[in-house]
Amino acid sequence: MATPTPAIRILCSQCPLLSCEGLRPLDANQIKFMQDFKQGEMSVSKGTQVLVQGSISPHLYTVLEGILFRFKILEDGRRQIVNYVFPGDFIGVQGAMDDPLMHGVEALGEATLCVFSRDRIIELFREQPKLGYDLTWLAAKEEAALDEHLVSIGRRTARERIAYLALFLVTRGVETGIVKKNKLDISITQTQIADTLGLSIVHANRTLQSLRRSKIIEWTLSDICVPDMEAARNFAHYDHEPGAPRPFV
Amino acid sequence: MATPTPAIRILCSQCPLLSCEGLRPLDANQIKFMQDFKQGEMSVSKGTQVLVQGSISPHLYTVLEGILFRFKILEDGRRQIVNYVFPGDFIGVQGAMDDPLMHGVEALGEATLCVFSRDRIIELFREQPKLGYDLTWLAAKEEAALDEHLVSIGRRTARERIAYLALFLVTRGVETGIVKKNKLDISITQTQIADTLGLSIVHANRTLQSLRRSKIIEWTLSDICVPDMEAARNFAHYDHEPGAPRPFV
DNA sequence: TTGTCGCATTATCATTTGATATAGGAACAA
DNA sequence: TTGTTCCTATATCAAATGATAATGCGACAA
Repeated sequence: MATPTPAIRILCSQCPLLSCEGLRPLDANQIKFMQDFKQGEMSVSKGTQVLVQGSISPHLYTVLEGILFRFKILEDGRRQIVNYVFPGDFIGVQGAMDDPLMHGVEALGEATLCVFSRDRIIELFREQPKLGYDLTWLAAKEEAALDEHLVSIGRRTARERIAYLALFLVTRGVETGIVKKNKLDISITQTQIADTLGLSIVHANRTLQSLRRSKIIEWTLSDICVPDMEAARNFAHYDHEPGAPRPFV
Repeated sequence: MATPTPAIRILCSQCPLLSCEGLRPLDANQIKFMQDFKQGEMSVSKGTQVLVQGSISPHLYTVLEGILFRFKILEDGRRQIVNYVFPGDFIGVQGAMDDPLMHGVEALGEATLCVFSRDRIIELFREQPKLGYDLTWLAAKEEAALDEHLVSIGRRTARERIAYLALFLVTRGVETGIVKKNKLDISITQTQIADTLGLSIVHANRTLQSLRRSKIIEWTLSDICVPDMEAARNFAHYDHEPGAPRPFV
């Protein structure tokens, strides 16, 4: 379970995201606003649930460090991982205010989050319209990612799906500057891969090995490596390259 | 292809959405702003593409009447329908400004849309923060819907998927007040159902008939009827009821 | 040391789903 | 009338994927 530690140790002016490759930094005025808006920080370890499906959360978060995933669970236990959450991403808006959360969020490794109060979100729109606009922009990007996931699960073969997911994750890693030499340090189990792509764990394993033998991707519990991005993109029919710097709040 | 007719015939104060069941009407001040913000209207017929994947659109739209769908196509022709668009929904934000659209939008029947200029969207955030907030709210709702679709395609059986989709559509219809007696008038082909749920058309047909025999749903080219919503929800493991009134702009 | 746990791996077999082909009906135009 | 086109419906066969079970292996704690 999550253990919030709403104490501010990191000043917004020192926010690690400001120097994060691929993110568009805030201006001085915005930083000042956010400093007041910020409630605290939360550090969590691998496997802890930052948001619990069905609960009501008074907080919103920006990821400062680490990678997490969003998921939904059916009553009978079936789980679908719905997307991955990278530094700079904003979580908690999905699903309207006051309603119980329709999904959970779990950390893939150590992670630290910036905590905001849900109640005050309207202030952000009133006092910093540009930041409000940026939030919508982020939401639009999330939609675009979910669209891509739908195409994968709905229309790609198992091999294409796994290649797609590797590419998607590595590309997001590039966008946040945490990828070196086409290799992304991220700890994902095969069960999680299966739950992301709508495959059984056994089939995910089979397929993973087949791709490994084909030298298209190398995926272990500790990292993902795509030796030839362009070849992989062709294989997966997925031509998505890192885009413009993402805003964050 | 779409034939824009940017001429204003409907005053915002007469907007059909203002009296639409399930939508939260704007206040006088907001209506005045939108009247100026509005560029025109567009009426399209069944099958016309309002937005074309790969093109760059200078417009954003609010659906005034009719139902449409968003979809993505791979180079080799595989298509995935990604979501359905109902009156009050806002389209065009998905995918950032200036970039080519990553999806298309096609009308399921006659439809009319309200046209806005993409360039001016920031004005809305500056001058009407509440409307900006509402846009983010709508985006969050879209995300929640996509999450649900992902669960269906990834983790539900074919029979559950079809029941889910019927429920999803009927529920959205209820929310916009266009459903009477658990019956929604909407024209969807079996090919479109298959492309929404990640099934082949043959299997979609098989499954549809199986559900028909089980008296769970009755789905024709002209309408969807779910005789017992509660029973269907149990069957599909999908317990989603109409929620709070949706905002629109 | 031993035992346990989480994760990857492999094999075998059952089931679901897809591919292809064919036919029928309704709408529509020449 | 005939000939389209679009959509639904069926059958038959092939391929992809899932279920179950068993094994191995490293990490870690008692």
